[in-house]
Amino acid sequence: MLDNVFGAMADPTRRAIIARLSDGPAPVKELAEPHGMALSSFLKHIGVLERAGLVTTTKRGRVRTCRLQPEGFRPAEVWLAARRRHMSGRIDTLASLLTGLRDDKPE
Amino acid sequence: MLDNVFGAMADPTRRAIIARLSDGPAPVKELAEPHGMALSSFLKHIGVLERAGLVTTTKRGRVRTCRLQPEGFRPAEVWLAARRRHMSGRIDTLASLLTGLRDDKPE
DNA sequence: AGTTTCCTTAGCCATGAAGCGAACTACCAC
DNA sequence: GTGGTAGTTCGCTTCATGGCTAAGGAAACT
Repeated sequence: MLDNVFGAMADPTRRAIIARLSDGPAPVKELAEPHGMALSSFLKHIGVLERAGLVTTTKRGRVRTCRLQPEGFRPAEVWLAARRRHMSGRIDTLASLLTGLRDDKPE
Repeated sequence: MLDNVFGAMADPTRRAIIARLSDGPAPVKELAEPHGMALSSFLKHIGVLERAGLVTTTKRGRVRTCRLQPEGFRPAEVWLAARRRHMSGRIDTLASLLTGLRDDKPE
C-alpha cells in the first residue's frame, strides 16, 4: 500500500496529474495534453495512480473521467506524521546531531 | 529531488531503516541484521536514502554510521501539504464526491 | 603477524518501469 | 454509414531496481 502510494508520487508526470486534478476532475485526454506523450504511455501513469488509490476513474461514453481520491493520501501523511512524531518525541533534532558527532555508539 | 525522496520511501526495507534510525544513529551492520539480506544488497538501500537526502553517513574506523537527516523529509511534507491546501481551498471532499456522483454516474 | 570484522567494489541476473508505435474498439457527430 | 475522437490493447525497447556472489581492503582483535 505505502509502496504504491509513495511509488506513485515518485514521478513528476504523476505529481503533475495530481496537481491538475486538485482543480477538479478531468478526462484522460485533457490530462495528457501537457505531457507530450503517447496516450498509451500516459494511461500507464493513470493506472499507477489508480492502483495506488490516489485517483479513481469512471467511463461515460467514450470519455474516461479521472478524479482525485483524497483519502488515498492518508497512508502517506500518516506515515510521515508518525515518523516525525516518533523522532521529535525522542530527541530534538539539534541534540541528535550533536550526540551523533560526539559519540557514534548507540546504547 | 521529490522523485528521489518519494522513491526512497516507496520501499518497505527503506521505511524500516528510517523507522529504526528514528531511534538514533546506527552502524550499517546493525541496521542490516533484521533484513536477512546480503550486506552489499543492503548498502544499495543506504545509498538510495543518502541520495534522497534522508540519511547521512560518516565513517569512523571501519564502521559507517548512519543517521537520519530530518530536513530531508521536508520537500515531501511540503508537497503533500500544498496539495492538501490546494484541494480543500477549492472544494471540500464531500462536495467533490457528490459532484462526481451527480454528473458522471457510473452505469 | 594472522584472523576476523565491516564494509566496498565489481559483475551478473531477473524483474518491472517508462516510453514508443500500430492496430483495434466504441462512441459521437454529420 | 463515414469519419473523427477517445480509449484500449499488444508487442517491443531501454533502463533502473533489488537481489545475488565473489573477491578485496582497511581497521581491530589476539
